[in-house]
Amino acid sequence: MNYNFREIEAKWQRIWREDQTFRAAADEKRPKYYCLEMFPYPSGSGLHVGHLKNYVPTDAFCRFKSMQGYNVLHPMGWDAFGQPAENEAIRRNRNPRAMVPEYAAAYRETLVQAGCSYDWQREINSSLPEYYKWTQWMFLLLHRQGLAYRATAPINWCPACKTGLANEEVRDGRCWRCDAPVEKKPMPQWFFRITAYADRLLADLEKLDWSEGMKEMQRDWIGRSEGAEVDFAVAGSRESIRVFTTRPDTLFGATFIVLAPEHPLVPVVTSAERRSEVEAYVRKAQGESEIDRLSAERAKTGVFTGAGAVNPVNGETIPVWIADYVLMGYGTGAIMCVPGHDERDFAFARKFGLPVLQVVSRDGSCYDLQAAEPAEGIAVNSGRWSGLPTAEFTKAVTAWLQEKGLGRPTVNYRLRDWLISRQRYWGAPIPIVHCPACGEVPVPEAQLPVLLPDVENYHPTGTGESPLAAIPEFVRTVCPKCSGPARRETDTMGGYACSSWYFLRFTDPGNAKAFASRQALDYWLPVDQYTGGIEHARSHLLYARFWTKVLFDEGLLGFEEPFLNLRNQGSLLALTPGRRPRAQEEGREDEKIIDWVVLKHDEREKYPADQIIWRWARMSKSKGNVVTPEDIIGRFGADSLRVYEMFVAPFEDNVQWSEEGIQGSHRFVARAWRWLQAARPLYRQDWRDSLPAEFSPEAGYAAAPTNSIEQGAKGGPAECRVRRKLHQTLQKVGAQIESFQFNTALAAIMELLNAIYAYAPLEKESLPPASDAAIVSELAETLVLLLAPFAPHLAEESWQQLGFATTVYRAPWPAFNPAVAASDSVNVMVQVNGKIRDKVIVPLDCDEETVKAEALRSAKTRQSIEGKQVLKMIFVKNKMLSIVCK
RNA sequence: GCCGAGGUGGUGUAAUUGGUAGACACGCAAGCUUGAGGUGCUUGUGGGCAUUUGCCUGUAGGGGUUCGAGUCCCCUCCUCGGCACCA
Repeated sequence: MNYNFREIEAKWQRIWREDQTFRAAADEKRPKYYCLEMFPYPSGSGLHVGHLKNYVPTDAFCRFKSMQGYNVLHPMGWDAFGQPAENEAIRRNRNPRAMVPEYAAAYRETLVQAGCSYDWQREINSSLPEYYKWTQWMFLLLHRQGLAYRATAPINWCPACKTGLANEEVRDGRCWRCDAPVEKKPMPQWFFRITAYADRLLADLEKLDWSEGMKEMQRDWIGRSEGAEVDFAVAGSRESIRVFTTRPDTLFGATFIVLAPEHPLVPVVTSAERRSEVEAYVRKAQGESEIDRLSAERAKTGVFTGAGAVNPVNGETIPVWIADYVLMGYGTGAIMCVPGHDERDFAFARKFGLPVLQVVSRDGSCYDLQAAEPAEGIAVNSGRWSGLPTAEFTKAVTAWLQEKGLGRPTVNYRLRDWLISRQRYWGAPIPIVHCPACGEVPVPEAQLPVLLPDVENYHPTGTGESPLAAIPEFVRTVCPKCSGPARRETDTMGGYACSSWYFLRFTDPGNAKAFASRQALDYWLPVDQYTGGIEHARSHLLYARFWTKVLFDEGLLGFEEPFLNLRNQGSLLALTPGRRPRAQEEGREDEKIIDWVVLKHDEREKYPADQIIWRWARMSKSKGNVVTPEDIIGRFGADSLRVYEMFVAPFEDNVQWSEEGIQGSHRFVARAWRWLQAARPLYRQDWRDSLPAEFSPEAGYAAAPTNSIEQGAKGGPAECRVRRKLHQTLQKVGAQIESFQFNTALAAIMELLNAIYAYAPLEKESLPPASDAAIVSELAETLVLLLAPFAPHLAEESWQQLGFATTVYRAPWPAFNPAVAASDSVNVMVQVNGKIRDKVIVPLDCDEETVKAEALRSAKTRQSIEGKQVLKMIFVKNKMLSIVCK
């Protein structure tokens, strides 16, 4: 009777492991279902209850799919290469090579304890040679396709992590891992040409069943804009400045040109007398951090180059300036400025006394512009195009420019190429050899993997070189082409390279001949259900889509989008101690710390308690606010924790973690257990054959006399009511798990359990003697099946107790019987002039005349319409009778 | 500023196509049981008035459509997430 969850949970975790219950193997007889969670990177010392906010519901979903008859692939692995793991190793003064397996083991242990049904035979670790061999192989594939290239460019440099970062790894001008302000540093680096796929990455979003917010984030990041390139001849020179504009209709209003400080034409066009000032400005701009440079609402700065440029539409010469608000990386790095119709240009013109000209009008007339008017309208002051609406003008002038060879329509993307080089130790070495004679030579496939050497010092050097550069045995090699002496590339790949294809490897993790066999890929992929944090909206999800498309183009995959369906779990928030920032920390542009700083571990003890400010913050090891599952599991059991994590809020929502509610979930689980124990003596597996006829709809119970109006339609005998509730619950729960509404699915099961207790309450740990064995059997058996996705240990133990020899996850998810689930009577509301005054209980699908008659017989209804004239009645079957009167 | 998601009891939250607002839990209160380290059961619990039946009011605020609005439309306010000098 006692609910000994410790014993039960340990027992089933052992059986699942020994029997390999969740092992997935290709099986043509069953439809496959690939359900995947984003694999975690090992940082901090373990998984916390926040991680389980994703893993537990997704696990319930997998168990449900398995009961539905799907051949479920549910794998887990470790995103073990990259900065998070390496930073953690440095912090703990451990070698990542030794640390990562320990962390992985601890993570695995926690997931096992939480009762998650992974196929551990397929566990992968991206930092092992058998895995990163194929990461390197894919690099070479990209290289062969011209999609991996080396270039010297100003990159995002994190001075704290001492490495380059991709744009996607920079948040608010800060490093994604350590929050240090990012600098610009020109360096030779490896890039992946993701921009070549910008249009497809954008267009194929339409095919995906992702949240609108998620798709919008990707659209924003790709940032497509249509416009035109226009060439402005530099006065007195053969050079011309190419600008990109989305508003070629405002060409007549261009009163100056601005180049980005890094623009190659700057030194060329600058006049001798302006040179020193221009050079000083360029130097200053280079030294500025991304944060400074990108902070909005910042006063405009810039200098005049002394040059002039000729506007192709009217032949007028306008001055050429440089300013840091123009970015070299976007468009052509040069803009034509139309202060009349662009706010930034307006601010710049005001500051430097440049002319403002109106060329677009709301109504076709000219008026004084008090501010920039960026809206579309009717062209004015635009020569022969005056009077045209914006859209037409844009078309006409673009065509004219193209004809004259002065411009052309263009599409621009905000997306930049993906910087993959890291000057760090803990990553997959880039498989390239630099040969003085042959240049850049890819390592032949047969020589893969290029092993990451085991070293003493793996710390970043800070010189801009990878620690690998300091290992002569690694660097010195021979050229695969000419066999002459050569040196290896010493940069490693950023962690996102590993996570861009891991979902492929899970289908065939042991394959030594290919990243996965085509057969396995074709059978399992694409991923049917993907879950993970929204923080990967731009980075990982964009990269993985890009690699998939590359592999598809190469003919290696039969699909173009890896994750058809994506759901983002909400986070758990924990009450976190913080403090007001100190004087030297104030005034920073970063809003996140403007009035609150998380107290560091060592500060927490010393800080005066009355000055601590508590706030809800996302659980993370770095904030020191995590709750570990082991503790909760020890006190309440894994099944209770699972139920709580799913019941507390919708999957997608953030939740403020509190332990108050877990008691309620535990109460529910234990209550189910107690009833099932009491039901055992009555249980018989052949209950279907012995179900009393009067309790089944086939025997016509729906027409029983209790159903009539006269009887007040209590809904039939108790047996019928509890069966109805059971089958209604089945219908609800199935649909709700399918749509990831675990919280309401659990609420429905709780309702059912309440109904079961009302039908057969426990008396001294047993059921009432008069209980019908067949009904009790149906209730017990079905309850176990309903609970199986949520409380798996309890379900397996109960299933075994009922006499079943095989796992409950091979049992079919119970089908609901619509005839049993159907209500025999309904409440029909009686509304008088829009207010509910009464209700009548009538048989299901009762016709209008009967309901009317029934309603008018009721004293309450008659009282409400007394002395009034009934104008009309509106009848909605099974729902409402609305009486309008005066 | 732009884009996206939201705003419902003391709390977490629930309400197919507009049709009984607050299911299910937490908390709280009372009672019974148990026994006394988070036990179980029953009842009550949006607000106000009346307390036997009842009446009024209520889903951020304001307007609208409708027999009927948490749900649809318009405006305002607020919260969260993302983007932001992108030409």
